Amino acid sequence: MKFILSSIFLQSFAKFLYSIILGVITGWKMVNKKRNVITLKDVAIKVGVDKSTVSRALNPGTQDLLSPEVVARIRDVATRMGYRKNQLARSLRTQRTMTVGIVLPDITNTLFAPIVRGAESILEPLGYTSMIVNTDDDSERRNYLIGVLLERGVDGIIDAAPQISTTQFKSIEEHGVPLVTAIRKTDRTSIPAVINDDEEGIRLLIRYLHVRGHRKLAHIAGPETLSTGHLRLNAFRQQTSLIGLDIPENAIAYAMRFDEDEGSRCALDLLVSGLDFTAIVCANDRLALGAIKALHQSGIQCPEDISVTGFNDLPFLNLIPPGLTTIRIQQFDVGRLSAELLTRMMTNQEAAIPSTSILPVELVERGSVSKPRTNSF
Amino acid sequence: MKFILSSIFLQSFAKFLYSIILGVITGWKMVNKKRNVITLKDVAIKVGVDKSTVSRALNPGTQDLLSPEVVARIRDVATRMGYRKNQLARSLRTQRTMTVGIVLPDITNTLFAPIVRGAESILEPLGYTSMIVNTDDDSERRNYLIGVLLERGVDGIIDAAPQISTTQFKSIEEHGVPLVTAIRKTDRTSIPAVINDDEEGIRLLIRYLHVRGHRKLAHIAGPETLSTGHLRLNAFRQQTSLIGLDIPENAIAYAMRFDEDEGSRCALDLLVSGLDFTAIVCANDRLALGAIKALHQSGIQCPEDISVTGFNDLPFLNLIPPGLTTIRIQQFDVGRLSAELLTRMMTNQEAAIPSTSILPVELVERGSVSKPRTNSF
DNA sequence: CAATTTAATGCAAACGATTGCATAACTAAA
DNA sequence: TTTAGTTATGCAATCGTTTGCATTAAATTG
Repeated sequence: MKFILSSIFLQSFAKFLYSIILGVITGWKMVNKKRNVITLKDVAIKVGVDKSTVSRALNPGTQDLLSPEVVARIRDVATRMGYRKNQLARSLRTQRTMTVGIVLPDITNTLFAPIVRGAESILEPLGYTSMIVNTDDDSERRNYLIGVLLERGVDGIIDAAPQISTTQFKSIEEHGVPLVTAIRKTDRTSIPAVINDDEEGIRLLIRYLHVRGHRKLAHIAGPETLSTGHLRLNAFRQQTSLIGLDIPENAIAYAMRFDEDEGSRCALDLLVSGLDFTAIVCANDRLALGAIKALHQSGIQCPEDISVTGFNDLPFLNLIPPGLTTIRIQQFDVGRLSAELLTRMMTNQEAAIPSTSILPVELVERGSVSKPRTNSF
Repeated sequence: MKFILSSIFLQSFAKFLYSIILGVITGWKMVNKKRNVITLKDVAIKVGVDKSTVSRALNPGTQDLLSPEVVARIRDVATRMGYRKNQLARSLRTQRTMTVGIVLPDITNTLFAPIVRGAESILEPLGYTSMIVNTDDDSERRNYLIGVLLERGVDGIIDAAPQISTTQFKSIEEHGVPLVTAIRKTDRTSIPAVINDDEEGIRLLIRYLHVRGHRKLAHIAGPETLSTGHLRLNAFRQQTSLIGLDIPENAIAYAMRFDEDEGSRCALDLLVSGLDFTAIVCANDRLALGAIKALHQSGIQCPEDISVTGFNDLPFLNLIPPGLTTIRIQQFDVGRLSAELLTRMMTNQEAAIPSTSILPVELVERGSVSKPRTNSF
């Protein structure tokens, strides 16, 4: 399937080395050897006023303390000199960095990028800048990175990578930094969480399968340490029992990670268990993709032989056959709402914040579900 | 295709509102009303030394100025008190923020996330933190965001969103901040660029098509303002003429953006132009996906009727039929190398840096290319 | 043992902004 | 004309570090 023109590869690699070694060497001459940045003082001297006056002139909140002419003159000179405020110095003095930390498990996962965008849609207009860090779902890395954020004095943190049970929030609380979790939640109700309606999503899927005649369901569960894995599994158990389906324990396979390989492994586990089932409800899309792949490789067709459902509705999913029937979540809105709550917390310590905000989900019907075969294989 | 259980949607939306309005209200009580952070001074008083001594004890570079016992005692007390350095104050004094700015056109585009990861693989171990901003390929936003980065005193910038011809680097130069462009380059040789071998990629594709009998090629070109669009178009022209193919002007369609919609639009343009062609070389994968979709909708099959190629090898592409034949680039390595060059520039002003570093590419063969029909339709 | 070097620490001045308070000039009221 | 009240600006402290220099005590040398 994958084909590499290796000689050409080598050739171009040599070219690469060549470009590194002999490439046009430029010193990237600094325009100013010694950083030549303009400070308030420079502007003040030029204008002939005190730097405090310049500061006041440049800050919208204080400029009306000054006479309009002075403000105008200062602003003029400042822009002419190319003055830029030093946000560091300002932050040190004001004790606000106008920075929020965003903690992700993995920036390359298409699920999380829109959360960032959603958050920034709120934060940027307010003058906040975000610092994004990747935990790789490793709690040691997580601790380290949260330390980094705290040292840099972030005004708040949006955490899209928390584990359910966690002692990792102590340092954040000590610093008194507002915190919101996004997409996932923790077992602490004192930490506001913005999540999707995992329960409702699973309910929709199970009902959808049930209506089409499926009675024997299996589940590939996500990591128990993540609320998404945990809640969806619980919902699966609850909803199936609610409509009177019997789910034996070995109809549930537990993935260690939310990825394709684990999806494949779990699907195979279900197959070899000898269990009889007509559909697999997967805790997310990537598990589902892996499962479908494993089924195919075992000579089982989806949806003809077994139906499969996902969760999240990743981009491009509609282009991948058979077209995964899944739950669409509102990643952007999760980010947006998280940021809204966070800004309220940052600006008003007394603000009343919902401990959990649940965003609605919708079912997306594609080709990975059909009626079950009358006699299962 | 897309099916929404709307009543259930409404129901869950109501639930959402409910959770917002009536959700368990928690004040997210701050543990410390007034931020209660420990400073050097606090530690110094506790230990009974000067704060400068504490500073020296805590900094690896200066701790050997002190007697080992004092260092040990200070470190002990500091950790016991939960001291965390204030990176802001430190940066203000040292004139280094240990922060680099990463400028992306769009964080949600899967092409760019790995660049960030690659860069961080170098930067993080060195103690740098990155600030990621999205320009949306809008040069006004770009200017604004670069201003933000400069105000925050980044030590260097990796720019993965430059346009070819640009006057936008003046402010960066004025501040004397090192800059590297990644994945794209500019027309200034004084700005080091790390790019993929666009030319070689197009050469590989054209050769590949030519060997399989294609003689009538069309091209969907990317935006001329981006080096990737520009270089690939040039390479297309050059390579086709090199092997003696005649390419009429209307065999080239110009996309305004690198997205699916523009791919579709351009493909339709090519179709209605009445031109005779057997394959479309697209400037990137997203254009190719759009093109294939448009062909299908026009009743033309890929690859049976027309072959299509892409560029970049986005993730999951292998799962999308017919399987796009494309060029694999090394996004992670682009990020990594950019960061390596940047750190050299940040630490050693005199370092010799290649003005352009070109990373090798490889052809990935999938199903979107076949032999041309003997009589084109 | 006096003289000189070395080692360990403290003092105080930065870094570049913001901001409470003091002061000067000016206006308005008495 | 004096007094009180504004208005516009300057002065100086502060945020939490780092770091050049001064100082003291200890160690080394002749």
